[in-house]
Amino acid sequence: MTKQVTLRDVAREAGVHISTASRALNPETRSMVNEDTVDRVLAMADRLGYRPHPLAQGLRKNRTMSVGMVIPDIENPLFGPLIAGAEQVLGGEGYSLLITNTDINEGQTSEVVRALVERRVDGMILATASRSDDVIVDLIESGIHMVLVNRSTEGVPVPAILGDDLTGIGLAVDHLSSLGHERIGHVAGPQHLSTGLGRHQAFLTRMQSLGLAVDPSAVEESTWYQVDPGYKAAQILLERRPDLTAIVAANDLIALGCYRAVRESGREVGTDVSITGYNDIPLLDLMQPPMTSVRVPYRQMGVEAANTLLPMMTSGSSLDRPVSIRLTPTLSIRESTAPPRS
Amino acid sequence: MTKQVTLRDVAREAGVHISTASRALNPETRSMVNEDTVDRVLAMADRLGYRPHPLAQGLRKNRTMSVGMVIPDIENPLFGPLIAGAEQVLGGEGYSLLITNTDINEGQTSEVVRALVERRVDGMILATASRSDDVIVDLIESGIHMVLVNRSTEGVPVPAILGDDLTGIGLAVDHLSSLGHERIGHVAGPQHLSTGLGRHQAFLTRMQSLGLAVDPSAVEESTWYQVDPGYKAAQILLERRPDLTAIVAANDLIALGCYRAVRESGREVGTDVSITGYNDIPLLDLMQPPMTSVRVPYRQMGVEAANTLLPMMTSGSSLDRPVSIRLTPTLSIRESTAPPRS
DNA sequence: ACCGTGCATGCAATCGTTTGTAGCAGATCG
DNA sequence: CGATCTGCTACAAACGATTGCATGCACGGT
Repeated sequence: MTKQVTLRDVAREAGVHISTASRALNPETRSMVNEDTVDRVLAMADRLGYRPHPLAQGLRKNRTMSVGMVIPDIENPLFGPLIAGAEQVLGGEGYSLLITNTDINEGQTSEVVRALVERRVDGMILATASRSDDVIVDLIESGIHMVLVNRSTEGVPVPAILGDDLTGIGLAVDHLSSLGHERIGHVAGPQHLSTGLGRHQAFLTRMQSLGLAVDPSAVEESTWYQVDPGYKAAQILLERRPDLTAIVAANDLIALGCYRAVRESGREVGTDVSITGYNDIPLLDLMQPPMTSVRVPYRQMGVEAANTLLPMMTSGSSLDRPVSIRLTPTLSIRESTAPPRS
Repeated sequence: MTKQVTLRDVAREAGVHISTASRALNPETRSMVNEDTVDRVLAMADRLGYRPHPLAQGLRKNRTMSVGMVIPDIENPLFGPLIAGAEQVLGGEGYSLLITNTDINEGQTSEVVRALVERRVDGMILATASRSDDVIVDLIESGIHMVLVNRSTEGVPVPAILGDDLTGIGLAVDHLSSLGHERIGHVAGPQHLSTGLGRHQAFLTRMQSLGLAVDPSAVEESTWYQVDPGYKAAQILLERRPDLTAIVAANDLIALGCYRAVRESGREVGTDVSITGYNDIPLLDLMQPPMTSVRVPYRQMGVEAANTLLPMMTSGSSLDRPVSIRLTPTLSIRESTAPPRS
């Protein structure tokens, strides 16, 4: 461990006072210092390989240059691009990302968040928001700068970067409708999450505007965004409504559960029953049949979240009404959707 | 932003000197302080909701309680469990994980690592090691505590937590052999990575010990651990050796590339040509056909990495010859492997 | 009465920066 | 020529904690 080069060392070697060295090094205050002196200090700092100590800096300036990111389930492939996008932007601005995973355990969120607050992160990106979320309310009171991604909470003044589920589900329903489907069902996500509810409502809305039947019996809720719960919900749905020719699933994993349920009912995905997923996670093109899915630009979502958070952390104001962004999804059409067998 | 409660406040309210409060709060030094005083301080700290300022603490104790983790490609599902495992253990000990992603760009690694070093992380977990890796050599000189995961570097005294590729590939080859396959090929991973080389050698070794032919023509290297490069390598391999009845792929994505190449050659995966993957990433059981793959306990790998790193960071010694751990894989048998069509 | 002993606490330096203020030149002006 | 200004630099006080050392006190033994 080579000895640390401190500002003191630079100042001593350059023959100036430590405070002068500090000002010379900082572009903001550099103008207060004589040019020659600046050059001397800069040269010496470079020669010694001086790096400011982030802890000392943070202590003095009351900023840690780190932001916390809370992920509900890091094993879900959806979050990779989200993290990568945020990290790219924040890293470029000198921030580090503290990533924490709550392992789906929603109760754990408050502990994890508290740990981040104690670390004095300058801001937070939350991907764990539920529609009514105490943790977020607490966080608002504590005045921490934060941005929600992917999911939102109702009635709180916090910016959120979301996918446009209305459009996304619309794309899926329109696609199925244009293929000739009329009896379309929906396996919904958890209704306590904004995505679950939003996609559900979007489904109803779009069906209605197309003049298609929207009997409540055509919708079943999956308890979680995973394959097994999706499978169980699809089983129930298919038993109740064997006449359905297509299913819009609230996410890809649920859709994969639907695949299984359809097969078990003795039918084929695509030819007998069309299925659409949501998120377009990797490898869907390699499933059998390749899955039609709504593609959400998650990497961009991470980027936008970071770009929204940055000015909040530096200007500190953030009071000018929070701006929420909805990213437009597209449809990746593959072979899990086809005209209904007439 | 409610005003910060500092040690000063606690001390003042408890009617003791700040240093006494400090000692009372710290279990290590608590014995120096009168029991009654300890109680008073603790009660007051609790009442005020005092939390030590990590930056101040870190500055003084020269520790940041943070660990850097460098991931080559965070979108690869393999790293989710790895991160989750490490975070679980480190978080429990009060450390935060700073995760950075090099986006496969190997050149970016040194910048990313330098950023972590400047942040004064207490230790690092590297998942980006190549067989000959300058970054790691530099890091050793700087005396940073670190652990390699998944991949290793040759001839450096750094602990590494790896999968046992010899056993893993052995399981795959044995399985194929026991099904009756004799003409088995290998689509290798990049040979500049320890995993690529290791699995390649393991393949040759196991084939030989089973008395099976190991002509170099039965091996083709994929330039990277992804579907497309795997597909291209498999194409070449199958064209050169159309007689192969089975392929051992160096990882799952490469194996999926093999799926495609096999199909394009007009044959069926499983029935005509058996394929094994490596890592057993999620959703493989839903591929068509479901893929036989070697399962590596990545979550445990993250846990072990953290457990190895922790004592290094606290005792600081770490000179007692680095211990490397190899985790034993298992085989998930599915339908991409079957007896050869005779 | 004196001194050593030991416990509990206070004092002050320190970690590496940043930043408000004071000081000290030389230049400018009335 | 003295007063004011300007441009640069140095001083010192923070930020919030930890920790070696000194101090104060009560107590027991002689």
